[in-house]
Amino acid sequence: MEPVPMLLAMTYRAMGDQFHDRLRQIGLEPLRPAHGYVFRFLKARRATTVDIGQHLGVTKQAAAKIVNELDEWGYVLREPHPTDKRAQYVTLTTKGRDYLKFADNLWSDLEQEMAEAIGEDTLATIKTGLAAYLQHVHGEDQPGLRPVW
Amino acid sequence: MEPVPMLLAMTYRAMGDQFHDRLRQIGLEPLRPAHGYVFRFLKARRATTVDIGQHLGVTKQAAAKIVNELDEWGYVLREPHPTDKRAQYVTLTTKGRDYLKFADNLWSDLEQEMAEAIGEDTLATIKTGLAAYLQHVHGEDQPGLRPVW
DNA sequence: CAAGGTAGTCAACCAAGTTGTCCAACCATA
DNA sequence: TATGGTTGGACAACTTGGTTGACTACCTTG
Repeated sequence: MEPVPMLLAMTYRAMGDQFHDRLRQIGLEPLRPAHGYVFRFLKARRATTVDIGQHLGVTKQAAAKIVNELDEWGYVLREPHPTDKRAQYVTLTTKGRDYLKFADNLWSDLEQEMAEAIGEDTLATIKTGLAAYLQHVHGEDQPGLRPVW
Repeated sequence: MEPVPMLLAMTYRAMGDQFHDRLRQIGLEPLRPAHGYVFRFLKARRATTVDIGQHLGVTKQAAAKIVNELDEWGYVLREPHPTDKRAQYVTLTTKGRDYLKFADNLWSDLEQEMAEAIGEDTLATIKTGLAAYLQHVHGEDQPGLRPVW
């Protein structure tokens, strides 16, 4: 049996490819994974570019590029930080929230198909197992999302 | 709970970081993941640069770069293909096999620690579950290893 | 044996990061 | 409250690790 990281990488790739293909089939412009992760991150909290960079596991400059793109494309906008005049909160526009909602549906479709393929309980074990491992290794501050290739 | 791909990406990153850190601690030069995957691939079969590219999920030119590096560093060598004068088999040197053996030990240490953290049966379920999903989606020809970021 | 496909290489290019530098604003503290 | 260290954001130069395209030599098949 292959080592765990290879299984993780291949599964990640396989799911991502499927997601991407279906987005294109539908005609929605397929952003990169990082963009989607930013949406999901912003949905749950107010965040600055620095926060986003940390969450993705890249430098703040790299995060700034992504935020700029999302801004140009109309998915996010920047608003002044209430107390810190240097900082800006990045927030989702309606377009951004709509995209996220659509992507969420697509993801849960894919996850449902995965459940049918390998069993609902197996999928549940995978999710809780991985989450527990992450908790064990990193505690509260989760690792960056970006896979090191 | 986070969607599956995020869990996969974070766990991949977390394990890879640990692996990398320990390699450095020991003083062994830490190659990139792709190099290790090439070793593992070559251990099981004779392969050309094109085969390797396909396995990694990159173009043959990108694979050629990696093979060149491994050649320069003494981990692999090229030998003529017995029947096809264009092609070359890439094969592991002793240095390459030694590195792989060492890495394998380190990986099984990490996997053992994972088993202790989340339970041996949970880990086993994760491995067989992911493998089953890959089988279900791709059949025999597995997807490339490279995570699309 | 002609026509199309394939392995490997060279070269130009590109995307997505990085490091380094800077400024304005923040914050702790003595 | 002055001050020295830190932080958010931006700009620029550079590096990395890929891509596409073109070409040759060789293979394969009708």
